[in-house]
Amino acid sequence: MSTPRRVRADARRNSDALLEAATEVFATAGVDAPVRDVAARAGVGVGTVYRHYPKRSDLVAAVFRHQVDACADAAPPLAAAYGPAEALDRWLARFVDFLATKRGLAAALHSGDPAFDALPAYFDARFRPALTTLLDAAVAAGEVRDDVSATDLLHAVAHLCLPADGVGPDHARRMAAVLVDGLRR
Amino acid sequence: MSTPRRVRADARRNSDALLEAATEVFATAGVDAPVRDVAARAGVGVGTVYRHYPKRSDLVAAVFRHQVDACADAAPPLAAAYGPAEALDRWLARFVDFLATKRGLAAALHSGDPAFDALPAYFDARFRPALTTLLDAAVAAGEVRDDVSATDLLHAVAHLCLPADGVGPDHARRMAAVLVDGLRR
DNA sequence: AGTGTTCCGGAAGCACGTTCCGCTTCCGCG
DNA sequence: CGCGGAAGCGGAACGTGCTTCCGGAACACT
Repeated sequence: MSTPRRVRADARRNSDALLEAATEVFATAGVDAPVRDVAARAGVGVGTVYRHYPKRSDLVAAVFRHQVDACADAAPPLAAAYGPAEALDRWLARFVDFLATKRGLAAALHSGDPAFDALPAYFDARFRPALTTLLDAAVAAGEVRDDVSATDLLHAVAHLCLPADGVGPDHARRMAAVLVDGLRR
Repeated sequence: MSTPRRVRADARRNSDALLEAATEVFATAGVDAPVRDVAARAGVGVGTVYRHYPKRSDLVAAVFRHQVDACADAAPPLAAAYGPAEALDRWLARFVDFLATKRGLAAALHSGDPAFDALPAYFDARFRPALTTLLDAAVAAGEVRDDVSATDLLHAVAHLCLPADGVGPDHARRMAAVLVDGLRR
């Protein structure tokens, strides 16, 4: 029942290379980029992609989770390096940048593919604690108002970043900045 | 430069049959239904589909425009048959039903396909005049408040109908009804 | 009816996701 | 160090869907 054998070194190396390659390819060519392109970029065959990620959507989901992690993990260092209000400010800016690269992904989330079913919960599980910590600290320091929850704030910013007709990505940044100003007391 | 020849009767018949078949197939199987299914339903070969609609997305766009027309054209009869407030009421209910069938289409609109580029403008060009007429009449009759524009109302209702996690289509209907109640003075 | 044009059907071509299996590489052991 | 077998790899092959192509049928005009 226990692990009878270690994971082979080349397998782990390829898995990591695939995640990195997929991140780059999806960023340049969109989430609809062919699996073969990802395989080529990672320097492996398509069979290897499917060994590690049985479905194309599993690969997309893995990239998404990886980016969620990177964004959520950015919170503690910011909290350590800056005052409560500025840390909150900087993290939200980071969060907006994260959202900015997710235009095509929102559509994928509602595509009904089971691989994406767990993502909204993962999103919440990683971001809510991260933001709650920053927000509580800022509230405790008396630097921001205390009647806005982390959930409220996440949803509000996410909605602000929804693509609307004829507005560029910097519109989202500006509106989010206005929102954050509104938090200050 | 003038029309050298009439359009062939079978060509027009096929074109119409395709639009109708596509409407039905997309309604049953979603906008991602195969082109072959549409061709089969219309009783023609796939070549004929591509003669009339060079790209798959052109067919989708044509169905969309056709439905926009049907909804917008419903306004004048309602205005003639009912009092200003009730006509407005009934037309907005019709509009909500129109939106309810567009879940998959919102994603397609943001897919970057050039065939969809003109659709938002068409949406506005058809719906704004239709709603403006109804709204102006109701305002003139003193039956609804005068500080909400047709554009505001269209956008508000459209946003209410956006799919949110775990809410059904009747949620949209209820929220829209609440909104309309708020219009009454 | 004759004739030149338009239109039709569906097979063929292509792109992409996914599967399959023979070959290679790595790990643990003697 | 060398060996055996399991784990992993590559990429040809398959299924499905969109799009193109062209020989022949259908149509409009005379």
